[in-house]
Amino acid sequence: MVEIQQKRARDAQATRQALLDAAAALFAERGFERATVRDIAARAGVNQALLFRYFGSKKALFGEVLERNGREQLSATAPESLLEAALRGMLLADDGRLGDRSLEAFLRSTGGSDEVAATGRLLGDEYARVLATLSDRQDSQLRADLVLSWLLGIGLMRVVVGKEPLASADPDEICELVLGAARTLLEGLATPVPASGA
Amino acid sequence: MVEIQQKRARDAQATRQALLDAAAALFAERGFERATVRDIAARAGVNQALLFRYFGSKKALFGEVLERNGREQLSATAPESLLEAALRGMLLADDGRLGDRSLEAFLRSTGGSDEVAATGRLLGDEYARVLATLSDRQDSQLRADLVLSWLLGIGLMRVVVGKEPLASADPDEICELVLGAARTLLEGLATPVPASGA
DNA sequence: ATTATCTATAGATCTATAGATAATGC
DNA sequence: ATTATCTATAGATCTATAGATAATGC
Repeated sequence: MVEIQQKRARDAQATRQALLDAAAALFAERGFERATVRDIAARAGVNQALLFRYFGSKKALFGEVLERNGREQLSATAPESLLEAALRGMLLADDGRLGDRSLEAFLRSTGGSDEVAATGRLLGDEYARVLATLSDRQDSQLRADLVLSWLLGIGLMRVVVGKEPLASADPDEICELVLGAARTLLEGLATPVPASGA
Repeated sequence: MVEIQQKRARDAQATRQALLDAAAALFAERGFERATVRDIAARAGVNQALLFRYFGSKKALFGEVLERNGREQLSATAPESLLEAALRGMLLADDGRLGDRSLEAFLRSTGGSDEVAATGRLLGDEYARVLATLSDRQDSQLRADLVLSWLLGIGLMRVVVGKEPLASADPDEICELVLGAARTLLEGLATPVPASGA
């Protein structure tokens, strides 16, 4: 990551940023628990005590990482494109993709404390709110939650678990299957009132 | 938990079973990392050292729990009913449901070590294999993976994260939306070759 | 005598803090 | 003089093991 470690100038702002970047990468790679503060500081090239000086605690740092990265993707993407953008971002997470890895960080951290789960819930709320605008059904929020669940489930199976054949499947093929079904679900054509009793 | 703690007889088999039961419950409630061996042994009403005597390590115990519970549901359910059974089991996980909590345990443990993820992959493979038999499309395995992903994503959002409105939604309503779309996806009617370009 | 169970503790982490050090700003 | 950075360590876990104790089987 940091190739030529210049003797860093005394710059609190830059140190803070370096910690945020290192934390974003490590949380995505290992999740909250397994990314230790020492590893994060080492990758940022700063002393471990500075993490606490600038962020107070590891949990607070996690919160800032998720908030920053999540909002970035959300504000940079039109609602109609969000699902495909988030899905494709997730499907390419293995590669050296530098984009939004906040969903990945979230997925790898779900086992953590309630506080960590709460942070993730905030991120999920923002995604779901945008997705819900794509549906004009009465239960649009529930449908949006279900679509978001699918997105995260796919990320979990493909990126975290490495389930085959999903993990090696062509992103385009996955997108075709998922986006079609998700759009149908949001637009409300998916429930043809099945004749076979409930 | 343990109301009337009978002075347990010296019974290796019963002790082993008590540890398995306690571990299944605690792994589902807290995930692999946060369920400590001391807590598991305490809930089982046995000494913590016995866990290592009978299972060797915490990871091995986790593996046995997932394998035992997962196979139970799989062998007790007809393929056509598996998706609905697993989904309903997940949707009722909050309540005092005593059924299969292995998926929940898995969801709360994904942040853990690679070894834990590998154990989960085995469980996922078995579910997906059954689901794939419901589709006769050429890419049935991929479609099965996507359906399984959805199932786990819904569990993640509802049970682990507590995302609203999904967390409080009526199981029947969720089943109607999900099972319809999932069946369509498996049976291959979901990709009407959308006219609007890829 | 065998073996299930328990006591005590080694050994390895990890987060967080108190206080020393050293680089910049006035 | 201020403040960014570093050293050293407190304090809290947690898994796992070695060896003692005590209940059953012959």
